[in-house]
Amino acid sequence: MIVIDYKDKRPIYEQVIEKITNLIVRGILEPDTKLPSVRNFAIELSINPNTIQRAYTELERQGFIYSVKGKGNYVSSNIEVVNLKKAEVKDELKKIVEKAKDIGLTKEEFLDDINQCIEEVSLW
Amino acid sequence: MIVIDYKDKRPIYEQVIEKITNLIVRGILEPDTKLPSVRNFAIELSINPNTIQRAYTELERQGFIYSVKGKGNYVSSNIEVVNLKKAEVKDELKKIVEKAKDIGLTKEEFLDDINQCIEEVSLW
Amino acid sequence: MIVIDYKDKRPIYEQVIEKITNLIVRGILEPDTKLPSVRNFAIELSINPNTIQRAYTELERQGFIYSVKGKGNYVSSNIEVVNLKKAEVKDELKKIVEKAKDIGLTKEEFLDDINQCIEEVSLW
Amino acid sequence: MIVIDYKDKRPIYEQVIEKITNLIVRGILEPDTKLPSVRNFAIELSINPNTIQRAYTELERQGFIYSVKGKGNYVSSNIEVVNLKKAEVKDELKKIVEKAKDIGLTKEEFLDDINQCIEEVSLW
DNA sequence: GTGGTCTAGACCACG
DNA sequence: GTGGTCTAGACCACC
Repeated sequence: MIVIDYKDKRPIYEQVIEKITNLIVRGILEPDTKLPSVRNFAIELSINPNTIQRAYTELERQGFIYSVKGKGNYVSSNIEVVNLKKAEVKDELKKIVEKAKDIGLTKEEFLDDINQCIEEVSLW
Repeated sequence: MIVIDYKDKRPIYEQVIEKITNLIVRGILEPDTKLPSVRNFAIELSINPNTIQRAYTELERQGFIYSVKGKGNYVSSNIEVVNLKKAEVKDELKKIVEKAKDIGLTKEEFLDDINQCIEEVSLW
Repeated sequence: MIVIDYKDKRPIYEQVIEKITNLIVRGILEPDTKLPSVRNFAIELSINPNTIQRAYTELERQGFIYSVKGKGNYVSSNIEVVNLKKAEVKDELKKIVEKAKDIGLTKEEFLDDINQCIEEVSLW
Repeated sequence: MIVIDYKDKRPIYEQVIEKITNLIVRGILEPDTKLPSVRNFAIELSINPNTIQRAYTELERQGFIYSVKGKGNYVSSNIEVVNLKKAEVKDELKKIVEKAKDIGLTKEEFLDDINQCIEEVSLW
């Protein structure tokens, strides 16, 4: 289902979160699909169950999945979640734009910063 | 020196903070300039001295001003403070760019969002 | 049957969902009533059929309607659905009450907030 | 500093979060105060360092504290944080009020639910 | 069986 | 020394 990159310097649980998020927002994992159980997924990826648990907990907190005790973890209906997240991004963006203005950055400097950030992000 | 906008829904002390920050980072208030005393400033703006005190306390915590007991509040030498703030903005920007990528926004959509935010910000 | 408010800043499909939900929980649309077909409803409201489809899909996921392939969409027998939703509301309410307590809000402040919210909600 | 109640059925890390949050919002822990180190605090409470770590991580996510690698965890300037949280509560409240209206709850039923929730919350 | 919590002990990067 | 991550193994509640 997913592959861990041990050359990646980020923590494993972050990689797991990112990859599952991707599968969900791209619609590859459809709403109400059951995710692998904490234990099985850990065995499959040869990592500790706690690491998967951590990833699942965070994904639930973000609203991408929901968990049912004694049953498993499931993909949320993502129409709302993705829209919510998009609104969130825009909201945060607005705040940062205001802050940038406040501390005296010019529009040009700000756009330079953004372009630099975009370049640093891999695979976009 | 500054004007309070009572139509603004934010608390007054936040407005005071924002406006003084602006004056400082734009260099209008030069380092070591004495700010109005809490009492006088409050009278001038027709607000409660506690509100000014709160703003000054926060500005000191953020490093924009420093206070000398028995004398008053003074503008910090702001070069390093501003650089710190710029780094902060860039850091937050990087996080948001990653988030935007993760939830499936395309570069174009993201840049659209940014342009929209910039347009919404008055006087930049 | 329903009217779209183009001054409303929310997406159209959300408005459609809200309004149909209302008609169902108020009993105006009785169980097993057939809803307008996606195509006709779209024409009636002068919007894109995809928008209606999206609303119907979400309403089905929430349990308010069910679809029969080749026939159409029908109102669910709603007693259990509504009870489920009521339990959901109470659950969320409990969480927010705890949060309010945790951040140091007094009972009085909290109840003030609630009354303010209720007043802001139109037509209740 | 704080005491764990083993009769409490909630997880330990939640108790720690709640108690520290309380100390912060009540102003007993002032901004920039250093919290006990993960290890020392764990020894003091006779629990596992991971449990403290979890509490600190969550408190940082919520904005109540900030951590500096290699140095320690510190209380955030809480003026903004608490105001932010209060706004959050009100925002969530508004959403839930709308939802309650949508599913056909009357004002009276809703207020009953709230009073019930408030009663269930201990020590408020 | 499942998720969720907790303990014990280890390693890393940072300062 | 500090926080942060990860592993191993255990126990509980729920279904």
